[in-house]
Amino acid sequence: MRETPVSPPERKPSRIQTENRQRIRDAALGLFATHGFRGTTLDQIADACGMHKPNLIYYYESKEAIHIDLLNTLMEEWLSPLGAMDPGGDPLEEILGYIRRKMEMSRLYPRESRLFANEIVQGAPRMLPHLESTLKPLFDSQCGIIAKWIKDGKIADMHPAHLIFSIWAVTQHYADFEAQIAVLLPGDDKRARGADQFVEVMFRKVLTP
Amino acid sequence: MRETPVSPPERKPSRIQTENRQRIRDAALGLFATHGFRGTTLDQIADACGMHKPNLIYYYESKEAIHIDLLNTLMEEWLSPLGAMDPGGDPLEEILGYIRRKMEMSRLYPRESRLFANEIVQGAPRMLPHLESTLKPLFDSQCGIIAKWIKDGKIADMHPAHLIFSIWAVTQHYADFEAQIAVLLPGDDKRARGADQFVEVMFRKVLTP
DNA sequence: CAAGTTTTTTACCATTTGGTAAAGTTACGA
DNA sequence: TCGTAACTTTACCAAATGGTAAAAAACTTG
Repeated sequence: MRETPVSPPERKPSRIQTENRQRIRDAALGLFATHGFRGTTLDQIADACGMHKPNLIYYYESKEAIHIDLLNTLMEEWLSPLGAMDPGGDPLEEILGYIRRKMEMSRLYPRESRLFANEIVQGAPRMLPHLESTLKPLFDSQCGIIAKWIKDGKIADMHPAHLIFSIWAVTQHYADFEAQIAVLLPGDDKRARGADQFVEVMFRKVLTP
Repeated sequence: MRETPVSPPERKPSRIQTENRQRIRDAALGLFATHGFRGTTLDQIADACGMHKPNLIYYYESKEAIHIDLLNTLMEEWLSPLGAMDPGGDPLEEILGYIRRKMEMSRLYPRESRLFANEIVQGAPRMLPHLESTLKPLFDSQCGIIAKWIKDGKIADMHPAHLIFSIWAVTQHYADFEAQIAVLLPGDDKRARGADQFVEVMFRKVLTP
């Protein structure tokens, strides 16, 4: 007899616990990203990380708990580049730097991008509060920075929020719609390079006053 | 006793058949778009269109058949604006016209956009062949038109495929990520107008030689 | 190395879900 | 208006799935 090692007055997790939770998250990330929450079964996750189903429930109290943990972890890493835009830096370079980092993330962490996409497309059932409380303030603050750059005539005049939307749209598209892009642009050698270059030139034109 | 009215040597569908299939598709579209294929149950669809579960199976041989029918219907309508770009027209206006039509579709048919997004994010399990056979040739042909416009110096030099990707990304983002946008830009009165204007200006800059 | 604790495994279970059987009801053409 | 074909409803079912119980195994620590 034992209790799940989750719950309030926690002792610090053991090595095994840390390791196995990580294995579970890693397996679940790929599956949730590809098949969605409902489309993924506990058995699939168990298979993918070489554990048995009840073992998952030993580490996470439910399938939903795994999903929520992934979304929370994701949120921070995913947004950190946005916060890294420095109001004191060179406007054009700050924004282009942000765009480059987003392109890189799209390439390095497509699973994360798709997990996020799945969640939002489906109306953000588990993330709406988090969007309100975490993303919104950061978003508003960075829009403010951009607005100031515009007022100072450093970049072209435009609606800062829509600028950010368009950056998200274009950069994440390469991860989220990869299946389609792979069909339409089969030679995958220079695909990333071509994308990077296109996006760079595109936003340079958009931003230049 | 009877057979499902689907199957090869079909007679033309009755009025009731046409009507009820439409009701089913309409209900299923919203549900599949929001919850994904696996996340939607036949009971939900039945509820949503005021029918009983076995009645759905009378009109469609399986849940998957409904999904496939939706995707097929969608594919045509969804791509028709791309094909409407006229090689004889004014390059800038043809492309901007395409973009306007895509923005309008994002606003009028967000369910369709999300259904498509769900399918592609999940690796296009039921649509890959269709992408190859239908989308690819059209895409290549329209890329060719754009390439010619570029060679003739009518629009700025860029990779036509990536241009189209960026158009898809930006326009569909407004439908697919609506949940997020609603949080970040709460005043929904002028949202559509602001988006249209931003996108128009953005691509005008990108395209102008 | 013994005792206790953590982790894993096996055997289940209740519910949900896609789908079927077949009887009942309605629409419709002759 | 009557008979037949089209359609709807009720009652099911087997498989899949999220999760539990509890014994077995492995690990830790005094």
